[in-house]
Amino acid sequence: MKIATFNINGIKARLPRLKEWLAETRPAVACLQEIKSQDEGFPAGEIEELGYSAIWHGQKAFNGVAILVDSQAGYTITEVQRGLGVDGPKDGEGEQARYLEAEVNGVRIACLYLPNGNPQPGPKFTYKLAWMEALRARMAQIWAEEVPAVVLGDFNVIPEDDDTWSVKAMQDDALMQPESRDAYARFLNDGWTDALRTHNPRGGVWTYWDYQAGAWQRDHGFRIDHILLSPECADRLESVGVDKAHRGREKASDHAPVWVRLKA
DNA sequence: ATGTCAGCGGCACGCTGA
Repeated sequence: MKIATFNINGIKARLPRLKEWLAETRPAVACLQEIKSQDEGFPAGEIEELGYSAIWHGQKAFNGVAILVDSQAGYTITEVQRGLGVDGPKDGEGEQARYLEAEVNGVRIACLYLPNGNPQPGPKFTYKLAWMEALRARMAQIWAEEVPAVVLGDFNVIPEDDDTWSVKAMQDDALMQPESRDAYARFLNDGWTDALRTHNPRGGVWTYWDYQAGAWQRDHGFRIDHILLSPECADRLESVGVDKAHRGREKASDHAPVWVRLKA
């Protein structure tokens, strides 16, 4: 069972690339972030034409998450929860569309787009840390259910120094502040397995390259898209990968897809 | 030192968020 995460940075702008990626790599489950689309603008029809069914949680202009399953291969999806109940950093704006959880053929899937948190310090960084705390609480509930579970998405956290091309360039960024890293480390301390880290213990694997400053051409990237596995899923981990070549295509997202394959 | 992109409102391009 292949399970993937892909921050697509706008589903309207990225639809040709998304369709290409689905057709070429056929993940059983594809978690998408930054669809940047309201619910009614989601291109469900075009995704169905590729043999995928989907659930989505959108909002206007920003954020937004979706989970796609390969219905052609017999996968079915049932929504479990949307949102973590954390209000956005501005007064009265309510909750942003960043979390969607579902059951897919006996595996719990939690798709997330964690707040970026810049600039820090400030209200956006405070919001990021509050969101991470709420996520940890939800992960503890899932853990207590003792179901096979995969928590994946754009965490907007660079976990270790060797997860970035330059510590110096990123040192003041919200993505690698000690508070962000400590909150991420707590997920691992709770028993979740960072799939990419397990297969690349010395780091040096990127999932994001900025559009600016020729970052892609210079391989100036870092690792912020993560796949966390419950113990049952960690035991079934067969392979992991980053579809790096897709970052180099025309009109690409600034993130590359990341995936795991679990034994049946 | 700088370098980009997507979506919005609304129809030109400045603003926001990343």
